[in-house]
Amino acid sequence: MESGQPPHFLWSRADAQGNAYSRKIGGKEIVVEQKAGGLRFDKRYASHVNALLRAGDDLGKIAGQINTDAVMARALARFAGMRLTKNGEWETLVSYLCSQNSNIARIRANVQALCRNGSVIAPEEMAQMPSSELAKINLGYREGYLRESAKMVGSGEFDLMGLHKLDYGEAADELQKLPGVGPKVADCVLLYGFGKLSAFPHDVWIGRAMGKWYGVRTQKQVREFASQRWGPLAGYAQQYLFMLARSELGGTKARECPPGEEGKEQTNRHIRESTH
DNA sequence: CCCCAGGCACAGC
DNA sequence: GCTGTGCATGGG
Repeated sequence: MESGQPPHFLWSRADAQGNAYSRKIGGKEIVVEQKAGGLRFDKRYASHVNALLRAGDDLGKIAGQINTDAVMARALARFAGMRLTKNGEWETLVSYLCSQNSNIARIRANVQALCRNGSVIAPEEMAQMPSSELAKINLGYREGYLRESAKMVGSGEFDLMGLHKLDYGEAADELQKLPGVGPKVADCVLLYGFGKLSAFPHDVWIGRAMGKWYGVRTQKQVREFASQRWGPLAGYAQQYLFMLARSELGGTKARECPPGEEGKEQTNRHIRESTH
C-alpha cells in the first residue's frame, strides 16, 4: 500500500501503525486491515479487494521464480509478502502522468486533488475542467499533459481500454502516443493498470539499483537484462528492487516486512482466509 | 539556500 | 538512432 504503486496515492492510512488503509468506493468508505490471521474487510468488497491485491497470484511461486541472485533474495526477504496491485486503467494513467520528475509525497497530493468522492475525475470531465481550477492543483508543466490526455481518452480518440487486447510491446508503443507518456510512464501504467507483468519501469532508483548491483547502466541494457533474467515476471522483480533501492541506496524509508517474518515462506494465506 | 524527485519533449548531432 | 537540456514545483 506504500510501495509507490497507485494505492500509495489513492488509499489513506486508517491507523497509526499502517496496518489499515481506507478509500471511498462508490461513495462508501472501505477499510482493509491487516490482522494476525489475514486481512479484514467488508465481504461485499471481496471481489474488489481480491482484484486490487491480485489474489490469484501465487506469491510463493512467483518469489521462487524471480529469486535469481543474492540481491533479489535480499529484497524478497526484506519485503516478504509485498504484492503487485491491479488498479483502474484511467486512475493509473493519471497517477503516473503526475509522477514525472516529482516525488511520491507530491504525487499523492496531486492525485488526491484530482479525486472527487474518492475516485479520480473521469476523463470527459477532466478535459473540460476550467484551467483556473486545474491550475490550483499546482501540477506544474504536467497540467497540459493531463488535460490533453484526458481529451484524447475522453473523446474516444485514444482507446485506453483497447490496450488490453494488445501485447506488452504494442501497448507500450500505443500508450506513448499520449502527451506526457514516455517509456517509464507507459511501463507503470501497463504494470499497475493493465496487469502486464513483463513491464519493467525504469526510474532513478531502478537506475541506481541496476548500476550498482548488476552493472548495467543504459535504459536499453536494463530492459534487455530484466527481460532476459525475469521475463514475464519482470514487473514483480522491479517492485522488489525498487523498494530495496529506496531502502539501501537512499534516505527514503521504505516499510519493511515485520521483524521475525523475514525469509518466512511467502503464501497467499493472508488473502485467501481473509473475508468475514 | 541547496539538491532532488517513480521523466518527457524537443533540439541538435 | 543517441545525447543533452529545460522544465514548474514542492519535499527534505
